[in-house]
Amino acid sequence: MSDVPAESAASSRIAQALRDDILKGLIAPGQRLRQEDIAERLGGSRLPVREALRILAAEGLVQIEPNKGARVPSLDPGEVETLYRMRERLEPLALSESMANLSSTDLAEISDIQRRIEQGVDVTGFLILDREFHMATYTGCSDEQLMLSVVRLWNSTQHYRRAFMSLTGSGRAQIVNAEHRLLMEAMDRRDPEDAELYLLGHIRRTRKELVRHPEIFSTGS
Amino acid sequence: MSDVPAESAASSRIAQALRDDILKGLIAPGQRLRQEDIAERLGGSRLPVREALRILAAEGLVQIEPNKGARVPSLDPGEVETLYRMRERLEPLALSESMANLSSTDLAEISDIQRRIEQGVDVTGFLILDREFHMATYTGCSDEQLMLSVVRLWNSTQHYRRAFMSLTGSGRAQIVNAEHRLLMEAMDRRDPEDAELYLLGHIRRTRKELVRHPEIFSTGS
DNA sequence: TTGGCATGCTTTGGATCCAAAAACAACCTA
DNA sequence: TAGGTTGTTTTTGGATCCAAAGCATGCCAA
Repeated sequence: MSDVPAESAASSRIAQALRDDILKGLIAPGQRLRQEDIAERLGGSRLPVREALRILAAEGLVQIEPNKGARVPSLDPGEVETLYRMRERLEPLALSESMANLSSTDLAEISDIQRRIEQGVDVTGFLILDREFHMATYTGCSDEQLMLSVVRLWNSTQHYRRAFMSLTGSGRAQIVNAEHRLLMEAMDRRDPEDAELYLLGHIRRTRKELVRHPEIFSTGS
Repeated sequence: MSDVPAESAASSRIAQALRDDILKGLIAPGQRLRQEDIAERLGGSRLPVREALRILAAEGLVQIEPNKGARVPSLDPGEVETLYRMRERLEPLALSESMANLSSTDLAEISDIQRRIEQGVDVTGFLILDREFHMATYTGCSDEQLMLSVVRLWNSTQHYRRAFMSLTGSGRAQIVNAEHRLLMEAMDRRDPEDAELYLLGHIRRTRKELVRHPEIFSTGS
């Protein structure tokens, strides 16, 4: 689900397991993570757990307070809005850096993901495929730091994206599909300028829809 | 020099010491960091050192390879250029988020820093004051993640900024001062749009100057 | 009855010890 | 003499143990 190559076995494995749990929504924002529980549940001692928590803290998935432990941060509407504004600025950059390096095979792969989205999926399936779609458009971007930032932003907002989708259902699917198709069309034309613009519009529209639903933020924890 | 609130004493203290050393240029890109050396030099066992290295890895100041240890990453020109493009997109956002919350006291503080820059300083002094200047313009931005990203970008490019300044001397000081003054003037007018534009131009011009000096990248390690 | 305080209980942070992986070097062989 | 291989050394990764900081409970006093 993420892209860290290969850390030191245990730390990496535990971090990956926790990351999946958090992104899948099994661990809700505000929930505390006790080191011993995790160590027991996933095997290993508390030491690799501590390192795993550091890794996740780096990705913004957990927050570590000294002598108080780690918890999944719960964001307020303003913070999520800022994260989306960051996405609006960074992801078009990642896209334009990526587009020069995308082969037609890559474009076909992206098109295939979109086809699967349009075949109709449930909320969880959409969240996974939508993420796959956008990440696929960035595969040509070779810059580590930029891609790390993008993944961080997706991770930090994942929970609220799910809450939003669960709330509104797939009624907005048509709009998303249209936006994705416009984006793909610009990419097929090898027009980075248009692609950036469509992507910016896509993210910005999503942000505005999100802030129109503040009830998303009260439900958690 | 940085802004982490208060971690668990040892880890935080060691991370801070290493961060300062790296940012001051005492540890060059490419240089390896042996855990035992650091533990001995800064006191404490290897465990907090490992956690400190994780913290710094999160900030992009070191790179950790499994079973091979940590080293200060040495960036190629393309990576630094991308980091600057990220700055061009993120920092204007941080500035506009910040400006609404800046008091006239804050503006006076910024003006004072600029005054000290114009009094003439050496390369190290300029690096410190320039950073202080820009960070002061962002103090009104309350968003954690955005500010963390901005600091990360400054940290990752610090070494190359120093190399560039050492190379060209302070010949460009006049241009920087003019840009800073334009920025301050827009901020005094409470015009976020103009301020963003001046900041964008400031960073973009610096990026273009940097890529015109590829010799910066061959000197290290 | 309620507010404050002290004690013990839980959880995190740090140190030492042990195992595994990688770098290094010397040796042997073709 | 050059290359590959094997053994040693160095360095990192993980487990267990001990200390310190928070937190909750319950008691005592007003």
